[in-house]
Amino acid sequence: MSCFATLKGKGLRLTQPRRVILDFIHDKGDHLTAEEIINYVHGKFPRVNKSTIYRTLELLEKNECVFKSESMDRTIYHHAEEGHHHHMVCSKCGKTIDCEEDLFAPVERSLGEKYGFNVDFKHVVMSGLCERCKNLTG
Amino acid sequence: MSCFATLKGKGLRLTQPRRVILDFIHDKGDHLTAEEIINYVHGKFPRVNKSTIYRTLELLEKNECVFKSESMDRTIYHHAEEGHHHHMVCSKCGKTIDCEEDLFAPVERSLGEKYGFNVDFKHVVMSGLCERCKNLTG
DNA sequence: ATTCTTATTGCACCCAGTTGCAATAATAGC
DNA sequence: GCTATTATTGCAACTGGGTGCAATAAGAAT
Ligand SMILES: [Mn+2]
Ligand SMILES: [Mn+2]
Ligand SMILES: [Zn+2]
Ligand SMILES: [Zn+2]
Repeated sequence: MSCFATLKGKGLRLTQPRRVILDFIHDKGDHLTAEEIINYVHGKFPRVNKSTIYRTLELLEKNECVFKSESMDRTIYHHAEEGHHHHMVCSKCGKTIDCEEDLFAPVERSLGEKYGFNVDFKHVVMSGLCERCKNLTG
Repeated sequence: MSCFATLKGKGLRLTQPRRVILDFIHDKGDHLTAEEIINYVHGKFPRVNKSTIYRTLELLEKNECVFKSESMDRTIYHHAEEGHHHHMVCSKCGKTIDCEEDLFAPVERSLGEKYGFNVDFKHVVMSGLCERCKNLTG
């Protein structure tokens, strides 16, 4: 993981909260919510303030060490090693499925052509029904 | 506007806050933020609590009298008469452009085919650069 | 190891939006 | 028009997330 080096290289300090949070997101190698991150950090270092955690996540995102995906009802954090992709979250069972980055290319193209509008879809979180839940519900 | 009749028909009461809010959204015939709605209502009836306003908006949405479009950084309310559509908001100048409902049909189709996932895109708010701002920025 | 500089943190407070509950007001029946 | 019923409201307290500022600690220099 080159994140520590990235931060150092920009003159940013390697503080305890930053180490803990970055290690956690890296080792988990999966989707994490802010709540899960806060609980984990507080489990180890109860005195770390939530504002520090949010500021750290923001800084890690700005420096592309983690990616942040937000929708109306959930925000997901990822280690950058896992690359760019979108998410489908099942509104019944909560299951999350990743999908490829260029999914929205046709939409981007048609908005550009029709309206001259330049949208970049990054880390989109979509909600809907997964195959299992769709069949169960009828 | 049949909204009052819709509510009555479901045994819901036509209270003063509901009348005021619904009239405002209907007459404006445009995008409104929660903040604008709260300010308007408070201008006329300062004693109406914000929780009442949010509960009213939720109720109007549930009964399909108004549509709600939410993205990470803004929530827009619409009278239902204006129909279903999506929005592009320019992140530089703030301009909002409406676009047709079936824009995401290709995405819906490919997610269904590849993953069996059933996403319904409704009232999506996308941010990006409008034509003018794109050209100015270079 | 101590000192210095200043990036980072904790704290206290703010904000939009939500919730439980007791007070109030809309409506149905008289 | 009055009364009773109960849907709706105001209030107060809470939530997740964010901010300004004084206190602290990381790291550079000695
Ligand atoms: Mn993912
Ligand atoms: Mn619109
Ligand atoms: Zn499911
Ligand atoms: Zn613009």
